[in-house]
Amino acid sequence: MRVRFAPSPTGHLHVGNARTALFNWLLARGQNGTYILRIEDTDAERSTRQSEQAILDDLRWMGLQWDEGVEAGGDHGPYRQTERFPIYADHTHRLLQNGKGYYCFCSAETLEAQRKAQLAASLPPKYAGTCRNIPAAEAARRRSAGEPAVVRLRVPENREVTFHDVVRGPVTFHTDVIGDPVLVRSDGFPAYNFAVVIDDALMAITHVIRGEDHISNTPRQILLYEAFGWTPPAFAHLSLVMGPDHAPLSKRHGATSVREFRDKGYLPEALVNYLALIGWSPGQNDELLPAAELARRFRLENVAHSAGVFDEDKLAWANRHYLRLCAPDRLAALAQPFLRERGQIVGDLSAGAGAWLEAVLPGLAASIDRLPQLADRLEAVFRRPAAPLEKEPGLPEVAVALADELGSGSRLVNKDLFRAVAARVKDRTGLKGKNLFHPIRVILTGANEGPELDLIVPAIERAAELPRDCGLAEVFGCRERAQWVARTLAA
RNA sequence: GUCCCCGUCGUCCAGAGGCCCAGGACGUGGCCCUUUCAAGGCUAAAACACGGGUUCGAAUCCCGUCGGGGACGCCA
Repeated sequence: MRVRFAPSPTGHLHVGNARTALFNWLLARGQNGTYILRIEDTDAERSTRQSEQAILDDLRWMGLQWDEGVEAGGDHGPYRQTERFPIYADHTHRLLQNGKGYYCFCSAETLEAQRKAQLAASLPPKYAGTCRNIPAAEAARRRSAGEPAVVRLRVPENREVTFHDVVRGPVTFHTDVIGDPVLVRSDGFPAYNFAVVIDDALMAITHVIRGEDHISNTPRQILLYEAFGWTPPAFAHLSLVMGPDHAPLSKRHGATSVREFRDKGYLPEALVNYLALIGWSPGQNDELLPAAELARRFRLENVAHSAGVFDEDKLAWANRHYLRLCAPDRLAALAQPFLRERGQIVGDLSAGAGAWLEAVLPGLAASIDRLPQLADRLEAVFRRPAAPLEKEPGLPEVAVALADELGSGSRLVNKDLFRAVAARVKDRTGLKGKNLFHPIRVILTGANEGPELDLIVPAIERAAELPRDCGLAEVFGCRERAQWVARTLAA
C-alpha cells in the first residue's frame, strides 16, 4: 500500500489538511504501507518555498514523518511538481498523439463570457467544446504560428463514470455534466487534474485519501487514467472539518493552522489524537490513545461520512491529558518560550534553574489546559505582594506571626517545612483552615487564588535560593514577602 | 441553476433489521474532595431531521421532502 499527502505550499498547514495527512499516515503506519509527501507547487502565483518549509515543519512537529518524498528521497521522485515538468510534457505529447487531448485556442475572456451566459440561462457552466474538432494539422499550424493555447482532455459523451469510494461506496457521475478540463495551461504549466493523475500513477499510489472537495474532480481524473490506459487507484474522500456554525473552518472561527495551535500551547500528541477523533472512532470506548495505537486500529471503512465540527474544548481536554503525561525535562523545554515571553525567564538558564523548572512545572501542569497557563500559575512565584493589600480579617496577625517565624528559620524548601511553620502560625493566631491559609496565600503570593500552597511555597523558596544570574527573573523569598506585608500593614 | 456528498444528544463518535424506551466522550448542571482557583472522582439532563414505504420487527433497507456541505477555474 502506498498513500500520499500532497499539499500545495501556499500558506501554513490548515488543521483540516493536517487531518487528511494524519489519516493517510495512520493508514500507512497501521497497514505497513508507505507514506509519501509530494509538493503540489504548480500555482506559481501563490506557492512559496517558505510555505513549503513551514508545512514540512508542522508535519514533523506533529510526528507525521514521511517515508518518501521531499527531503526524504525515494525511487519515484522528484517529489516537487515544478521539478517534474519534463514528465508532464512527455505525457501531454502522448495525449495529443492518441487524440485524447487537444489544443484549445479560446481566450480567457471568451470562456468567461460563455460561463456567465450559461449561468444566466440557468445552465451548468461548462466548456462548450468550441475547439474540439479543430483538425490536428491546423492546430499544429496555429501553435507554431505562436498562437496561445491550452491542452484539454476530450471527455467522452453520454457515459457514466462510477468509482467505489472506500468511505462512501459507489459514486456515479454522468460525463455530460463534465466539461473538457484543461490539462496544460497556456503558460505550459500543468493543471491540477493533470499533474495529480500522472504523479499518483507514476508514484504507484494505491490509495488516494483526500478531502471531500475533490469528489467532483475524481471522474475527470478517472477519465484521464483511462486516456493513458492506466488503472486508477482506490479513492477515499474524507468529509470536511467545520466551524461551530457548520461553515468550513476558517480564520473567523479563530485558530485554524497547526502553527497557531502550537503557539497556543497545545502538545502535538494532543492535536494528533484529537484530529483523529473527528470523523473516526478508535472503538472500545477509548479515545485518548498513542498514535501507534490509533494507527493499529485505523480502518478507512470506519471513517464517518458526515462533516465534523472542530471543538477546541475537546482538544483542550486531550491536551490536559498529555500535559500530565509529559516528562519533566520536555515540559520545561516546551514551557520556556512562554515563560520567557512573560518575563519569567530573562537570560540563559543555569543548571540549577533548569532543575528548578523541572521540579516545579509537572505539579503545575496537572491542572492546566495549555502551556502558557504555566506562566499564569508561576506568577505566584515571580510576583510580590503589593499594596493595596486586601483588608481581610486576620491578615495583619498572620503577617506578623509569619514574618516572625520565617525570620529565624531556614527557608521552606519543602512541603513539610511549610506545614510546620503554618502550624506554628496557627497556634500563635488561633486561626485555622481557610481563615489561616487564605491570609498566608495573600501575603506570600499577592493573589486570592493560585496553585496549592504546598506546591508554590517550596517553589518560591527554592527559586529565592538560586543565584541572581541563574536566568530566572528575580524571586523574593517568603521571609521577605511576609516582612514587607507586616511592615506595610503596621504603617 | 446543474451535478455530487451528507443528516443519531449542543459537539465528536458507537450503533452495520430484533441485543437500543439508543452507548461512550467533550461541554453543561448537581454532588464529593479541598486551605483558594483549578484539576480530579461520582452523577444528571440531553439525540435517531420529517413523511411515506419494505418487514412480524427499522436509528439501521428503499423513496420523497427539508436542511447542511461540496463542485461546476488556464486554484489546488
